[in-house]
Amino acid sequence: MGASAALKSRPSAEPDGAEAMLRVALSLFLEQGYHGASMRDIAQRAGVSVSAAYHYFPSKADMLRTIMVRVTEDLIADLEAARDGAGPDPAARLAAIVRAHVLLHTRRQDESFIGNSELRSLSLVDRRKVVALRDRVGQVFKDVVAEGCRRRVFSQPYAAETVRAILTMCTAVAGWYRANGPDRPETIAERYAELALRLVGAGRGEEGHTR
Amino acid sequence: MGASAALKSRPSAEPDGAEAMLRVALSLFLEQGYHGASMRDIAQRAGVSVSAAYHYFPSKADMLRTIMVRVTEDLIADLEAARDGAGPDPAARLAAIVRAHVLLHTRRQDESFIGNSELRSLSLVDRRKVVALRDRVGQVFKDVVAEGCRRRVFSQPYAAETVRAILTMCTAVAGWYRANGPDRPETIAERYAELALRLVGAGRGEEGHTR
DNA sequence: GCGAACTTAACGAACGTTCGCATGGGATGG
DNA sequence: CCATCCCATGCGAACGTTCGTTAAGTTCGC
Repeated sequence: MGASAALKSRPSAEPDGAEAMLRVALSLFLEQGYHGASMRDIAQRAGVSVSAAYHYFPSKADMLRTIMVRVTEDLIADLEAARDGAGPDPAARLAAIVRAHVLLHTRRQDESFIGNSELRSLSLVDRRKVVALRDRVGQVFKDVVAEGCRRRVFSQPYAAETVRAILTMCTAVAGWYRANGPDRPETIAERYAELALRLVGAGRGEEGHTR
Repeated sequence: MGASAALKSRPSAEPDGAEAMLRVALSLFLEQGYHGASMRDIAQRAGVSVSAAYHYFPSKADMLRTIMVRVTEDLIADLEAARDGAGPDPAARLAAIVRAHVLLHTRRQDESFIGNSELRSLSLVDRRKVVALRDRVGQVFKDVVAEGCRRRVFSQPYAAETVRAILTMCTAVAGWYRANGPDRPETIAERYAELALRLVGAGRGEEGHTR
């Protein structure tokens, strides 16, 4: 706070009150659901009064929308970067986006879980926006798998079901991953990449596990 | 129950008051979440007064518990029947329980979805009970996959991750299945059985698709 | 007239949100 | 240099509404 006195005109990325409130709101939405968590709970756990919370966010709904939009936009950015950084090979691309998806869903597990489970708590207009973002996530996977099928490096007859299976399998990671569990995020990401390749019928031979 | 002549106290055609209320509660929990749905909503959509609802269930929490316990117990019964009816071959057993799992998650989609998403809304004691039931579901899959690995008809190194992937992939069906979509439940079940076999590394040759 | 089904009306608590006010450091003007 | 205003920050109290639940009474087939 003291050091950044000159920067107060631009409230960009700093661990300020709003960010702290978002973190608290996130953990409460996670524990009790959006409707189950009250503004009084959030304010109390953040160590401020109820009305102080309304200085940072105009409403409770705005907190949820902020959380969901942000994590979904970051997911899209991660996926596109992973895909473009993996070269043109569809198998490498699929492995890369699965890794990126799993990594984000472990490293930012709580946001990801809320992003997947509280769609119904959004207002109609917010829901449309988040659904559109989620569609873009699915499209990245669809395109990669479709390209692999076209080039015949993937062999499976039901592309739509398979994409859905991969996507839901990767998404569910946010539901069961535990940071103090036996596996590191990178390990899980690597294994899920292999599982995804099995699902699309690629890599029947041994995949070189560069690690 | 068939001789329901004694129950025609009201001409409104309802098979059973409690069962109808459960159905309404289920659909509202689905749309708005447990905390988002009020007893007034439920009673109104069921066509009774608020207090009449309390003649059938002692509390709102009791409705949720009833829904979740019932569908999970039925799932366990379906899984065990499918497993035992499939003979001793681990691949046939895995395919059978995946089919059964997917079928129940499409045919009783709403209950299944609530059973997977509203655990956090249960009281502590109810949650423990449902978690125990869900553990039994997972155990059925674990046992079948472990047996397949022991007999070397499944080839994959990460049994725990793979079981979790299969389970979450099958569970997520309740989230996206649409009854008026292009695929019938049986079709989806068959494809998911094949996907599961791919995940465990079984059936490298062509599976006979008896259909 | 008994009990199950169902009603109206209300209880106290908790909800999201708003109001009026206090504080205190940084910019502004004389 | 000091008085001034600004405004982000923060508070306690209250707004009107809705919450889950209950009490007391009514209807009606048996």
